[in-house]
Amino acid sequence: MTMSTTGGGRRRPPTIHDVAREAGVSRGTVSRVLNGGHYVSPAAQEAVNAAIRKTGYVVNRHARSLITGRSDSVGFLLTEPQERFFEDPNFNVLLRGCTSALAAHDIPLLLMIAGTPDERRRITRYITAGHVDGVLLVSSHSGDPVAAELREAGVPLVSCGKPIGPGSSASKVSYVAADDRDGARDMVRHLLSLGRRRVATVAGPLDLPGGVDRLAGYREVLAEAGLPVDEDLIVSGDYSRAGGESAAARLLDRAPDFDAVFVASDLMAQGVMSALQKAGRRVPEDVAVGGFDDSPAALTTEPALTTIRQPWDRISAEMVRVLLAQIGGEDPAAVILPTELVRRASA
Amino acid sequence: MTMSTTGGGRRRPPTIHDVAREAGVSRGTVSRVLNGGHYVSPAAQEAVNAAIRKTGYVVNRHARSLITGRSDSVGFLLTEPQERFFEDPNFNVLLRGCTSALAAHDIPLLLMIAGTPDERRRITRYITAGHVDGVLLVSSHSGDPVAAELREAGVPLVSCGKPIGPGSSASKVSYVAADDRDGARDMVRHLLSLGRRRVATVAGPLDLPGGVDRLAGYREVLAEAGLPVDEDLIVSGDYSRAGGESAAARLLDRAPDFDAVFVASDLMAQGVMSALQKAGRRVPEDVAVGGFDDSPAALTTEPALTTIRQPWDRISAEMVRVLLAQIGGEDPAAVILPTELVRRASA
DNA sequence: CTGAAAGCGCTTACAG
DNA sequence: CTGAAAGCGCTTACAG
Repeated sequence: MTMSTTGGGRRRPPTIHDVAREAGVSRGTVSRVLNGGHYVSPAAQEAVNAAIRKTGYVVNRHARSLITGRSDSVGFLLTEPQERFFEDPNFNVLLRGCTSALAAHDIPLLLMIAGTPDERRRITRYITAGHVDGVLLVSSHSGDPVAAELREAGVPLVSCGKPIGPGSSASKVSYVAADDRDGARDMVRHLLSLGRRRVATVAGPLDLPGGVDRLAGYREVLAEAGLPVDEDLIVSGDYSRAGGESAAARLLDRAPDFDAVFVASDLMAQGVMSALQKAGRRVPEDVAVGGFDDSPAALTTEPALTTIRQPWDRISAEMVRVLLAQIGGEDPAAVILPTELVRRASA
Repeated sequence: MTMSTTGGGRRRPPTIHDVAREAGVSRGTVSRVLNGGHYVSPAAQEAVNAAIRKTGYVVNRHARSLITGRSDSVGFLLTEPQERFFEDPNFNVLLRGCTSALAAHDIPLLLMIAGTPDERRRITRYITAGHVDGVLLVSSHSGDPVAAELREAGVPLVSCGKPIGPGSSASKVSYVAADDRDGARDMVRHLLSLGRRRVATVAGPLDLPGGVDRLAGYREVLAEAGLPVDEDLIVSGDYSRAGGESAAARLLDRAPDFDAVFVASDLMAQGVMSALQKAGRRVPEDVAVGGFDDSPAALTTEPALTTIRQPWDRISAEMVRVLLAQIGGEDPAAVILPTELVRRASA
């Protein structure tokens, strides 16, 4: 029976002292039970647990943190200038995945959004002041100053996606990423298997690993198939729907005869399909379209989008695992996870 | 000049004691400066501020919280059984808005997701244990048990959207909501102004205020226009895209001659348009479609969706304002914000 | 206006 | 295995 507050008032919550008295032991013993039960006799153990149940005791984390110097919470940091991430459904999945992976450890997630330089300053200060034990970083920018500062301050950090910026020379950084290059290869092979021979691509931003690696995969498969790489078939966009739309326009202009296109994100693929359809091209009859992400957006296109699934569940789970390990003293680690081709109607 | 850590190690951060010594005052005086500077001479004030700058001091919140009993953080609680909210772009906007409104007060937001009964239990305990000073609640369920428990425990709470469940009898609850009924009226009037006379509606879930009120607005305008309300023209869905699709199918079946439809959410409107188009109906020529939300989804439909904008920025800002006021001791408050018709191509 | 002192609730060596 | 004690970094009456 927990000691619930009756009515609307808040009663002073029980402390370790109340538990100790109830159990007939010292506060030190209660604390030992709370922290793993080492060096505690079974009898004391038992008495304390009973007292905890009876009093409804729950540890005051502020007091604990004050002494341990740890916050027992983790930050989820977004360093995006725009609402890019809020436009991108992948973000949701990732956030949800991290939240529940942490919940399994009873660790709350602090969401931090550092969009402006001002916010970045405040949040960096906040983090380095020790308010979180580590940071899950979601940032698309190669030369993210926040990441560098945190790393330098020794804050445990794991980023989503391979960081590519320079300067990361000596300092090893943890990250978890999908196998972008391999996913791209799968998609382009699939398009070729459909009999398409003029396969275009809308790459992502080329200062991002996803942009670079997915394009590399595209080139590789064309080469392996003995097909020439026509640079007119290669454009790039900013991962947004609008970016996809204008990329498609450029493609239509430069190489109107393409019969398939591998688009480096589902959101851009949405834009591409819309542009193609406006231009009178049928998908997939005239142009097969393949995306990347398997985000919810892939189901809202007409026809539904064939795409490469990024294993977001595993990505978030691994990010949390690696971060907690690092907080526990382990060295940084990089994890690459496989992707999967999801066939739907667009290709 | 802040005392940044050099290399990768973490130096023991300066405490109030270091500042006091540096400034040549007592720790009490430093604390007073930190907490508003009341009863502090200008000279001392000055010395302390200089010492803070010099040492790079930043308050240890754990210590402060231990004594004040406040956490100086706020929870953003989602009690959704499914990933409903993650499918719904409105959620993003709301979350972002609340985060930045709180950031202006230097208050971190703790994101809490209570999807399962198990999670709900843990999180309720977590909150009532005082880890956050108040809660921004985003829950669609009328009889949400979490909300009831928190209210009973006296936790400051403001929900997004008008709560409708029973039992809230005596206890006044804070909430911030858009004017659903008025928004619905605007949309239906707009559809009528287009010359449409067989106006259908896809309402939201009828155990939610948005479901009920938007439907009420629809009925009202029909009545005011002297048009009969044909119950065959009224169906309802669960706010999801799939729900919209099947609702449209029902409508097509029951009243194939409708020439306009007011859909209670953009996501459902997406589904409705897709179903209509599959059935060979042109939008807006054959059927004018109006949504509700003005979510990002409204821009991804083809043609773009005419909809009712919910003022999410203001909603989140008001939620934060009301919550902080309540934490500060003020009484609960309800805030209703106006909506706006956004004309695009679908109606 | 200011300092000395008590105390918030916990953990952790330190002696037994 | 266990208790007494010190101390984490702060705030807040309490006397001046």
